[in-house]
Amino acid sequence: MAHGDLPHRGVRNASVKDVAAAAGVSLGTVSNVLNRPERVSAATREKVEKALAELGFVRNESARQLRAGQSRTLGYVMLDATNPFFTDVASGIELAAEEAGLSLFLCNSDNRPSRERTHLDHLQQQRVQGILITPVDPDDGFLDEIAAHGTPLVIVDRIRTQEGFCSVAVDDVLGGRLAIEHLVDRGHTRVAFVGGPDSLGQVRDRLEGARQAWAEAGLPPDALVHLPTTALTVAEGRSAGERLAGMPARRRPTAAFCANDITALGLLQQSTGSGIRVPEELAIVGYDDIEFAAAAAVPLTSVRQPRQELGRAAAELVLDEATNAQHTHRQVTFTPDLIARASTLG
Amino acid sequence: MAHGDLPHRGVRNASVKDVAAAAGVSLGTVSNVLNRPERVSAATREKVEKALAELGFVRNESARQLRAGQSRTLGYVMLDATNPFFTDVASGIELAAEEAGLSLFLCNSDNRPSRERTHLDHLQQQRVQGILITPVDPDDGFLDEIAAHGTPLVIVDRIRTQEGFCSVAVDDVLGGRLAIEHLVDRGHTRVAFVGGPDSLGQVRDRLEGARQAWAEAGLPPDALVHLPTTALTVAEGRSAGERLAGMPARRRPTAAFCANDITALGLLQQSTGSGIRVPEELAIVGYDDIEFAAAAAVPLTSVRQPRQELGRAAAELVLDEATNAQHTHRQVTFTPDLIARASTLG
DNA sequence: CTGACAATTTGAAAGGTTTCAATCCGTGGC
DNA sequence: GCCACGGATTGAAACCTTTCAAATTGTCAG
Repeated sequence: MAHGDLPHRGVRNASVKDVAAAAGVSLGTVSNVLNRPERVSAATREKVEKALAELGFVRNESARQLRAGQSRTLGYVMLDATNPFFTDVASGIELAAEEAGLSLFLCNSDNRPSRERTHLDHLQQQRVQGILITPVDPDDGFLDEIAAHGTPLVIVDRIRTQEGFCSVAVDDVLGGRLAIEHLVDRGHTRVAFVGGPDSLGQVRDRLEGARQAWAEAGLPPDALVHLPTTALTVAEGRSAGERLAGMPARRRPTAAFCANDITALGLLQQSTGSGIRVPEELAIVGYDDIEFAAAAAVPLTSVRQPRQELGRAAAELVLDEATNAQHTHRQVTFTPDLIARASTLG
Repeated sequence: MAHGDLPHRGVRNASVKDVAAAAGVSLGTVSNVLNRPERVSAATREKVEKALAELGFVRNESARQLRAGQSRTLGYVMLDATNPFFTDVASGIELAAEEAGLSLFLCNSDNRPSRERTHLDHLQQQRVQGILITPVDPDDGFLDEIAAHGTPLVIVDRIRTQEGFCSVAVDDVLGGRLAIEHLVDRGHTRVAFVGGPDSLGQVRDRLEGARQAWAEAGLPPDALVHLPTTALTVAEGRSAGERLAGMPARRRPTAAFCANDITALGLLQQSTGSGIRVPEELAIVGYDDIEFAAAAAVPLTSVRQPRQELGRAAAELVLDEATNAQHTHRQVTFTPDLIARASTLG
């Protein structure tokens, strides 16, 4: 670099000191204008404001934070920024943060533990007021380390086997029940559950709820068929569709409950493609109620989770932990809803 | 609050000073262990590292930044965090940032100028190394104010009428051409362009490209029908579908080019619902190649934009502006691709 | 005009890190 | 035994804001 090796930037930002000099007052007065203008006489305030504007003063947040000992931000480490579920959760968090006068640092772990860890380190170094996280592994001991440092931490959309944190989640068992109750109500007596792997707590819970509702309806257990998938993707939904289409029509389930919408869309695509009419020959229920569920060729019945509310509740918990000495950890559970559409309504 | 009105937090974090005391060295040495370990003798380093671990030392990023005068972050203000296009762009930015050892502050303006402004203020106060933004209004003078302060700023996926910034965008005129060339190649001579409002530069450019290709194919201008929409939504796609279905079959276009995939999905849904076969009676081309384009009932032909590359290029530009004294503003344009699928391949 | 009091303004201190000139220590050469 | 040298370590200064006790100014009653 031609002119020394400092990075090239615009002119140095004006500091309170510069403003004070320009306005002919002490730096304490400038700070007062900034933070408690009512303490400053009108004439002085005007002078200072003029200087502020002329120099284009911009507060230095680092110095502020350093002095305050705390930042004015929350951090949310999301599992997958490209998944609409998490972006909606994030927008709920953001609303709550905004109301509390805080800003939100969004991070994306992209399902990678190493990235998650890096982000958590950064957030701690930033001295954020609180951390919200949908962890890759909710039982990772690293989360305890953070808590041990005194940073409030709330787990979002996951449950931890041992306590020690606040968490918010949606009742997946109930969601599974809702789906099956809906199908049973509509007269189905042979139903497939499409989803996997079992290592996902969400899948296990939804299936568990499905089985409960199935049993309560007095239907034989083996008439609720589990079609396992290796992931919750469109491709896996299609593959489940092939398996279904391959069954003799007499034994084929008349309805499928998919562990999420993406899988359901794959199943729908494959089924209609191979000439199975939806919902006449195969009713389909999805899960998540993503935006495209309603835009599918046959609009998809789906279990909706209150995503924004989830985020908002999580933010409120983390703020309570940050500011309330009597805070106690809580596990907040939300209730999902079933949105009935054409894919189950003949 | 029962015990004074300071917010309740865990124990104060250990500082370099505390670590120095615990290790029996000076604070300068601790800093050396942290930043230039090769300068410290092995024995001392070990002592210090032990103290570091025992006290659970976590760097205070504010103090670091204050001293350094710059933070180690980039900020991206996205227009709509729930739109997969922007989250993919963000992930490209993040990759480049990670490589440069920076972290990324994601903000969501949610299409609201006031939120955009708040976020920009915050980023400036944080003294981020650079700002990337997909602005609500690319010609807003507020962007110039930021630049005047010396903060590098790059405009993403938008073009500014006057220069003064780097920007990255995808060539929408070319995208429009690709779509129409594809349809013309497949023999269509009556085509609808579905999209609006005209105030969106993207829509204008895509239509412009479509017209160019149409003219070059020697087809009569009025055989390329513009079906305007008030927004690029599923509902507007459906409504365009109704208008199409209402036309007498003889005069009805045999293909539609939609300004984005969401609109195309609405059109697809409406058309198949009203008995128009896709692609036999109506071929459809979308734009953006969102994840669900391939999962539609009839997999959708779409124009794909290199989203991650867009983000990466933007990040590289902003870093160049931040570190390179010889930096000159550049407008980088990417080339889209057409992905042909069943919705145009009879 | 003086004293008292309120309103306003001041300036130093603190917060944690990094840097860098200065100091310290040990080793090797003579 | 002394000096010079290099490597290791030290400690003060700087970054910028906020706070708060202290100082200053202005006002008013007496």
